[in-house]
Amino acid sequence: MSETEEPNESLPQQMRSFEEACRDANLKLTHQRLEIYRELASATDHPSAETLHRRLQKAMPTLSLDTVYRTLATFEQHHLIKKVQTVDSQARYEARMIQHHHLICDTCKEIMDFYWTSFDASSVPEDIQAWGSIKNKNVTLYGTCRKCQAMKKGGNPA
Amino acid sequence: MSETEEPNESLPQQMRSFEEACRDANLKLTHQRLEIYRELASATDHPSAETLHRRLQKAMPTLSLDTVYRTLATFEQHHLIKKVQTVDSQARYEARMIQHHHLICDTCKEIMDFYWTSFDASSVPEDIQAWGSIKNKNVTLYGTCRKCQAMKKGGNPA
DNA sequence: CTAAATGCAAAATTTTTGCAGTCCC
DNA sequence: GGGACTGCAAAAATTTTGCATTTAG
Repeated sequence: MSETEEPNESLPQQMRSFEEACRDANLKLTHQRLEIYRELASATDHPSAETLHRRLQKAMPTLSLDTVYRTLATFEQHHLIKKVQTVDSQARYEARMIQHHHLICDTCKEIMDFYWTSFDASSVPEDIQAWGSIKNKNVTLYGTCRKCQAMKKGGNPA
Repeated sequence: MSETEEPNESLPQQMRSFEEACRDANLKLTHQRLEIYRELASATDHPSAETLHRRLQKAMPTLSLDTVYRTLATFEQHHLIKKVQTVDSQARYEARMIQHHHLICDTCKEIMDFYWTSFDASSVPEDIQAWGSIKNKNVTLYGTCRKCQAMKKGGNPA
């Protein structure tokens, strides 16, 4: 396996793990929670609370935005999802809990996941040990994706 | 020089570069801009607009919060400062424009800068080239700083 | 002098909270 | 049935904007 290959878990599998984790944490399995989690786990674009709400409203017209906010906060407290670090005004989320890194396009702002096992296995500079104990190491790469590069060069200036 | 040693630029030096950059960008050198920049450049804690405003108000009682917001946005557009990626609700800023990385304490939430020249010199996995062109690579390390470790163990539970 | 920048107040955006009713276990 | 959860509405927190006045160049 290449060091950037994606370790896969199917959505049904992930839903089962989620339900189990909720039971362990004494979180009730409501329709809203299941659908919010399913929507987030299916998304690849690290959506905000508002984006999730907009997507879910088609199927669940009575779902309220504050429930989405409250639910995401609950999930995050129980380490079922993560808030993604961004410079955006709206907070963005991901359900992928395995070690991975982010690739951000400076033009379309899309956030992509990627894997880098040799970095994960490497150790940080010695001096850092003096600061404290490190639990996690994450890389963010910034650049311009192929699509946006093409757009700029010849193409279709929006 | 160790690979995590800090390259230094004195504050007066940094102020001169800033003033020159403002002139080049046709930004007027107002008292507010100079003081906001000086405060941010002196800070090591990646302050938010509100924090900067609070600190500056002692010396400049009439400085308004919206001027701080507007000024930081202007500086950022001209690449004189950077917004720091966080999961906080308030946006945070730094005046340090040279390549560096961040160390975040999961307890006190402090953000520290550090340097890692061997990482900076290394190349990213080949597969990434297919995504587009990379302009910047940043590492964020999460963990618990010595101070907070000590607090938890025996010490002085706040 | 003039365009740009500031301060004030008001609005917009994003997120949180109190409470009454509903639903999972 | 009872405590947890949701939806509604209102509030809090953060950031942006319009406009009259001031200021740097």
